[in-house]
Amino acid sequence: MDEVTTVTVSERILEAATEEFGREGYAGAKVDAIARRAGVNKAGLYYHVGNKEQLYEAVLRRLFDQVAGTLENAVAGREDPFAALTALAAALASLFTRLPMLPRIMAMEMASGGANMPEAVLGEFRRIFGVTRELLARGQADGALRPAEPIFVHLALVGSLIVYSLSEPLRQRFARAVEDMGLRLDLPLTDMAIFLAGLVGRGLAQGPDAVVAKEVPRDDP
Amino acid sequence: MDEVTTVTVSERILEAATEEFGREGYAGAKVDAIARRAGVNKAGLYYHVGNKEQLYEAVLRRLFDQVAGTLENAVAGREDPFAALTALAAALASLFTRLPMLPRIMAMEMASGGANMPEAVLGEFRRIFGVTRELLARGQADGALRPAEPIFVHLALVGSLIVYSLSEPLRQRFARAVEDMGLRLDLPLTDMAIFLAGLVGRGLAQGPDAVVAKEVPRDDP
Amino acid sequence: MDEVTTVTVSERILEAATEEFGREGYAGAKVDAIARRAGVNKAGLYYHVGNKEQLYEAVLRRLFDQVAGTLENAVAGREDPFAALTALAAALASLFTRLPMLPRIMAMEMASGGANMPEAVLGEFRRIFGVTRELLARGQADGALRPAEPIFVHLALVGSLIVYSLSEPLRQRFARAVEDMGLRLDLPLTDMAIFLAGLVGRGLAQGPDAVVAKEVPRDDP
Amino acid sequence: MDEVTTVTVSERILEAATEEFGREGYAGAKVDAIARRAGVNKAGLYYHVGNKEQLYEAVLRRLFDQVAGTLENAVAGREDPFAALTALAAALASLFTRLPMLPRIMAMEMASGGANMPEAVLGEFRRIFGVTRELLARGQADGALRPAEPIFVHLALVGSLIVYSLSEPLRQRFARAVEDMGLRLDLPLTDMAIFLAGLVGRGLAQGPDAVVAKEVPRDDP
DNA sequence: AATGAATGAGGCTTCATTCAT
DNA sequence: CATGAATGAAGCCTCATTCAT
Repeated sequence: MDEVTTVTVSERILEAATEEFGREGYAGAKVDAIARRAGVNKAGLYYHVGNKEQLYEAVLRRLFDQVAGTLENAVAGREDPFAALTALAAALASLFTRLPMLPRIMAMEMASGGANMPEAVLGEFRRIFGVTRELLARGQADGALRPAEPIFVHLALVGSLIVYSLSEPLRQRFARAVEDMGLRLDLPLTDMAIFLAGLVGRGLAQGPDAVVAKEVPRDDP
Repeated sequence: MDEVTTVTVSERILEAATEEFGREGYAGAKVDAIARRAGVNKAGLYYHVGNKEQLYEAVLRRLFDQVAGTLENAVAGREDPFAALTALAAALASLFTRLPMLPRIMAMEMASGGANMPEAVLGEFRRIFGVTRELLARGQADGALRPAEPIFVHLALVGSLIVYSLSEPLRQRFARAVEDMGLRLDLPLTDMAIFLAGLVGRGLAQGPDAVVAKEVPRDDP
Repeated sequence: MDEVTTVTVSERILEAATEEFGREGYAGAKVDAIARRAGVNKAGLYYHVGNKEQLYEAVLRRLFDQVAGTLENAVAGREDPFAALTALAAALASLFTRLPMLPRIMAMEMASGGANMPEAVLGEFRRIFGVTRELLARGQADGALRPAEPIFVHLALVGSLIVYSLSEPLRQRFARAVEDMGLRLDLPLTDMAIFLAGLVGRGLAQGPDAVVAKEVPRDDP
Repeated sequence: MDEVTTVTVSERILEAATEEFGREGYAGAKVDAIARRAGVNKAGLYYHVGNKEQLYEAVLRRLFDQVAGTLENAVAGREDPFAALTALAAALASLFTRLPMLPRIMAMEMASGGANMPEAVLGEFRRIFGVTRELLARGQADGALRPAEPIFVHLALVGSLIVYSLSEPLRQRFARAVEDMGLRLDLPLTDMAIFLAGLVGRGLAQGPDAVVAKEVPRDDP
């Protein structure tokens, strides 16, 4: 019965830290607040997980481990690349909804150039990116999909969903500011996921080329 | 060489602040560092621009004003919606390249739920989003494009490009970690822009539906 | 010698703060100086008492609580209103001597219009003023005293003693500057208290009216 | 016509400084605020009156010069000591009403032990105190008044009126807090002056001693 | 004389981290 | 393991004063 409590302390701290780092960013997060949120004494926090940086690393590891597992699960066994794409997008949407701090932390981590990203997490990236890469490889082998850079496809999905998910508060404020324009800005994340899967699916499907611009226009210097 | 010095002090401060806020985030940015970077005494910074919050507001305003102007310019006069889409994506890529702090600040601003986003900047959003909205409306009126939620299209473009742009350092680190897999992770942002424009263009073009998944798969609970 | 150390840290801080606020006023007092005087690290001061404003509030509360208790004690059980008046004046004199910062803080607090006076201290005022009020009420019920506004009597005593007490350094300087006039300017506060009690006592005693001016002269506009 | 403006600048600055020093105290007063209030550039203020300390000295000199003149005027030609006392008290009340910053500055100056009081002002004190001293001397020579320490009488009047005048905001707050007790706390300063003149007059009038306490009670140690 | 723009010094407050118990 | 109490290092901001024009 003591093991439960012992395990729980570190778990509680990680949970609290995820919340605080997600809400305030690395620099803005306060160790005090994490300790309070976790119901732990500040010195106890150091005893259990070490300093702020180590704590952040642990948060990242835990988070990306969950992501990798979830995405691998989502596409597992789906032969049809279009179904797999949709499953992948939906799984991301579901993750971002269940773990609202995840997209925030991902965004901030990228904004900082991965300054605080520990080497250990790169392994999780390999698993995560692998899902998209294999999906595309299989589709191309099938002849169902045309060739495309996996990293483009991956980040188109992930980036769009991160930003759509994070922009919610701003979209709400913006909607109030432009009520006159009759816009729908509050559509659920899942709808965005379906839209994206459709976009990518149609965009990558083999078949006669749709009309696309041939030259890249130059913008003002 | 004196022309350089004629840049107004406030301009120099804003420039330095953009750099510092972009690099460190709002919480992590230090007023001291901004002052030093701008070659101004700390008190002088307050004399010219006010406190940290006002400084951040000014940075955002300046930035988003540039964005709105650039995007409006980019699509101006392009009748063909596909050409306009490509121009829009390319203009975004060009902006993110010329102003590397822009995507960072956008990402962090969204990650924080727009906590520091001043009301005044919402007006610039209207202009920015307006570009995509009108592009789509015109294309649909033409019969060239099928209906789609403008906010989805807009954030698919913007979100993908922000994240692709920001992920560069991480992609580099990741590439070194997975050299064995023979991946191209360092393709330029412009290529991503072209890819996205094509994806969206084909995805929204009128014509026989490509094969897409019909049901949304449920992921593990 | 260890007993001295057993004084609680908060006590030491309050003591030091009383000294510093009394000597320099609220605006002039420096948190650094208080911490140094209390032998505490500056951050420790915040840990124990909070910020400058809360510190000042605590000082006021502690001070006025002492005042109320002392004055209530001083008149307790004195039936004769004249004896009670004298006891009240003497108790005030004694307080101002024992706590030299008390009259200074009272004066500055009033000079600032009570800007920093917390609501919580008003309750102590009620007790303090109550002493004078009940003393007068009893005397009037006895027929020993003529009617008079309690607030006038109260502030005549308190105001005179505050100002006499505070003016000491100035009276000393002034005395040196006018040695030729043969003045006694250095009489002890207690004598002033006795004088005032006599003045008020004779002034309020029932009996044939002394000669007093009938009309209030008008001064130059 | 230029002289008028020149004179006025220094005058305006002194006026503004009196207001600011009275409202905020020496330490709390800001040179910026004085300059703004006077409609002068900050550097101009230094050009005209020197630094903060010199400015404060000038304010004190101007103020106490007015006080001395007014009080001398008020008692001039009044033979009857009781009438003179009343005139003195009324003149003080009038001064404190016309120059609300005067009692504030006096109180803060005394609270600081005259730390900022320039030697030059002591001469004004001699004139001011002289009014009370001569009034009493004449009354005692007449046989109308019994002997009394002039400094006691002087500070009883001045101290009571300063404190009554300054306590107004606190009395108002206090009155709201104790509405149930049916107290009059808002009586005008002039009434206090008349009350005090009567108190001192009856207290010092020759005649059979009223009943007063014989022994000074000791308060708790 | 007047003014916009510095600037050094210092004040208030917070925070990550450690220590003694 | 747990906790209250330090503590040094910074960070934000203000202010009196001066200088160049």
